[in-house]
Amino acid sequence: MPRNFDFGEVEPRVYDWWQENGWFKPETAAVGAEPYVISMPPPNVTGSLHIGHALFTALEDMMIRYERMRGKAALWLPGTDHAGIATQLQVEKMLRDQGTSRDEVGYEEFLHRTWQFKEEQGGTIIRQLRRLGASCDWDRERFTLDDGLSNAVIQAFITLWEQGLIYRGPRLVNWSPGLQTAVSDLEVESNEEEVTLYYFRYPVAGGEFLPVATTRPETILGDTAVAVHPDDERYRHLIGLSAFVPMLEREIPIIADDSVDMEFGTGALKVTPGHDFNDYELAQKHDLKLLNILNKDASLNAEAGKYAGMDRYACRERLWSDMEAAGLNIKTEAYLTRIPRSQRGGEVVEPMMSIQWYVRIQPLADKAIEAVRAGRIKIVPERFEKVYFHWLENIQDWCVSRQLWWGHRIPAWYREKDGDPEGEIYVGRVPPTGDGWVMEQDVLDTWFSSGLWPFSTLGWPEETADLGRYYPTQMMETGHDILFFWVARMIMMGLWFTDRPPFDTVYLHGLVRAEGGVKFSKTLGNAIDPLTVVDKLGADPLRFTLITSGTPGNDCHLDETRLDHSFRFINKIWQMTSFINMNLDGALELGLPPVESLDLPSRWILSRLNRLIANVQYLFDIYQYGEAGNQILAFMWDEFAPFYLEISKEALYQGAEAQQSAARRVLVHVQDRCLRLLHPFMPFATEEAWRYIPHRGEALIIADWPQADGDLIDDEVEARMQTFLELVREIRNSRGEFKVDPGKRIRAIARESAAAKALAQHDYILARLCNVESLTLLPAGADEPANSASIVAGDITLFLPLEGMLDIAAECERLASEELKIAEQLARTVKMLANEKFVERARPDVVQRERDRLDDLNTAKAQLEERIAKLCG
RNA sequence: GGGCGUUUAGCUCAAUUGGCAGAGCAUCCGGUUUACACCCGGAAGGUUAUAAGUUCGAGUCUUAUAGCGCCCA
Repeated sequence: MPRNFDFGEVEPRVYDWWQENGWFKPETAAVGAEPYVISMPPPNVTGSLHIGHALFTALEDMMIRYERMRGKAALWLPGTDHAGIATQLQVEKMLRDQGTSRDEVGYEEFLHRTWQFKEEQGGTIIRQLRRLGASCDWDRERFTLDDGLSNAVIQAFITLWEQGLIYRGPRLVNWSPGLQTAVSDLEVESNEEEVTLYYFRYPVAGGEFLPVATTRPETILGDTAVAVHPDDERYRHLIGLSAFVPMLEREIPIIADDSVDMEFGTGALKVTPGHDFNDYELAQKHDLKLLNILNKDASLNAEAGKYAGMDRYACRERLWSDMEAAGLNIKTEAYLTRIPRSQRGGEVVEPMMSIQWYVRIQPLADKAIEAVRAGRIKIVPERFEKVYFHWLENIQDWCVSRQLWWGHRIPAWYREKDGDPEGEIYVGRVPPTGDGWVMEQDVLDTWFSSGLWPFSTLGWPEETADLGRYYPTQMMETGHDILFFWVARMIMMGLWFTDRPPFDTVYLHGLVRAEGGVKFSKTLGNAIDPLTVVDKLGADPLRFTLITSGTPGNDCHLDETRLDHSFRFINKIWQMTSFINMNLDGALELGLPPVESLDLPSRWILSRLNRLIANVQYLFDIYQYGEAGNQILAFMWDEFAPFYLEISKEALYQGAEAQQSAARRVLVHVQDRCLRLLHPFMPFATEEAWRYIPHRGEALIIADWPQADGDLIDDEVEARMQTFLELVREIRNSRGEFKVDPGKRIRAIARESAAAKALAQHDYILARLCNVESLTLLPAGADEPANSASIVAGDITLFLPLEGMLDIAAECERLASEELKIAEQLARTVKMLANEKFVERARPDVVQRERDRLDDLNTAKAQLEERIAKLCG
């Protein structure tokens, strides 16, 4: 066995070995095994791995490996997303760098190049996921634009159309001038920004002026009314009169509406139905004219008169100065308001009229609400259900068309009718017969195809064997930031098209942030690149750290020192395995010897182990994976290694053959169970280590998940061992305080008692753990040894003859502080037990624990007092 | 404006139905003991944001306040 774990050598070798043996495939489970399926949230096909991908990979691979070990037919179905806008932007940038553009190369050539780009880049993220150890069934890998999934998208669209749930029409949409496409509400982020609020006078027929305020003066050119509150004394007399659009002199009505906020600005509202969502509604209510003043690139169009052709911001300045010259301006002031920006480009989005395709979403949303409400789908953590309901209950129709070239082209055709080139619309798989049909250019929102992901990847709409066996899936693990974008839409579409929830559990993780809660960003230079970590430390430490750094649903602040700690934990596991491995001797009988034949430390470690297994099982059941990982680490590093491994050396090096064999079997058993428990967290190191300890079965990845054996959990054994270990700690303390050379062996003398006799039978514990060479019993009534430090733990008193090393004054000081500590604990316990209500109402085991503690403390106190009396006068 | 989360050691985070507040890193002291210096042994560090309440008992449950973060309008 190599001296150190060489992850660089092991990881690729083990990964290939797993895959070659087909263990990533659900078919590896027994025939008829219960399926457990996770559809991977498909990363952008041309993207590359960031820390968020690493988190979902760590979590999902852990879930899959755990269920695989539990004998389920575990399928983790991988794939990638064509990510319409993001990919198109990348290719457009590439074209720009080559001195050309999308429009210049044309539609066909652009698609050709994008596919080429996808072929070149597409493998990157998949290779990166593999480096993390992802045990996906790569034979089932899918891509949202592959033939099968494209077929599913067309099927879904046509079905919705036939059901009357898709309509096309002119609506106000969020228009991204840079991308020149519509985007949905979800793709717009509004954050508070400081802008200018412009106050000016609206000329009114008859020579009066109506003061109005706006943050976007250029939209004045598109005003089709001015509104005031009907009860507003200031303006009531103007209602019904005409106003004139500044610089254009276009005549518009002054209307009354009680939705106008009298307190805001001047209390009068300019109404621009073509470029504002609120105004649009107001216009519909009052039957106002709607005017579009913008081109697709957000420059002003012919409606803007002399401002036509200007950029929106240039126009804003020019118009304002022209108005200034015309004496219409009042003032400007700084103002904090929310500015809608495109989630992609970051540019300001303009509400604009355009013809788009929509999904009438309410019927789908109703089903999605019901499924979660009825518990057919469970969301973890539960609090996200509220967010989910709130969004679905206030849902808007979904704008699904995008003016992009990269994506699923909407299966619709137009033909001229009555002079309208789009007078006739046909939706179907193939163009309708007859001449003159032109196919729709727009593509579908990428989320439309991802909404079908859990079933389209399994073959839907075909009734494939996979669809029958693996759908519905069990777990949807993803970030809470895409609850609406993706999760809700999958639920809606899954229920609608398959009549079943697409998964039964949604597990939402938080965002990974840098130290101090700052967002990772390239510009800040604080991004932790998962691949750099993998190169430096291996995949296992990254995985373990990500999983144990946070709790479900909450953001986790990744701390690099924890990565180092996880790395060292793996070394620790390796060294423990190495120790066990080098102490094996020929053929070892697997399994545990009868528990009655085992010594106290062995029974103790088995009790602790089984308690751990039970705890880990409980924690997995409630999705507390991080805590589970931490508990396994604590058991191995703080109990198994420093105590049991050390103690076992007695049996291994000094024991008779039967004792040696028993110790080996216990060591192998405990290590085996720990490796199994840890496998889902750190698959590489555990798999490789497992090879070096005796085991049954081909590989750890397909070994059985441990079950707790309640018969091995023994409170009495644990309590006795705990007292002994407390003595160990106290002896170590004393040695430190009296500066006893760590290598020096010392003697110990115990005052005779039942407990002391038991300790004497296990004197090797003290020998191994604190270098005590001999333990003798002091008969009742005999004098205490002179020049001794004394130690009290539970009902045992020990004397350590430290000839020449003991400083009586220092020892008395130590004893006094010990006494004080015990007195404090005693006071607390006495007080609790004196409280009748406590004794009456607290759980019996809690009361009993306090009573036991009281006994122990009283014994300890008496022994300490006696000791102080003798030594310190 | 509405909703949610969060506030615990210097820093990053735990604490499973309410039952003696714990880790890692950093700090200090001591160690090459034959699995491991990628290690071992020890120490110090806390009014669990604040204020009330429920309870025999509150980091945990309730209410209010404050800071921070996110989501929705």
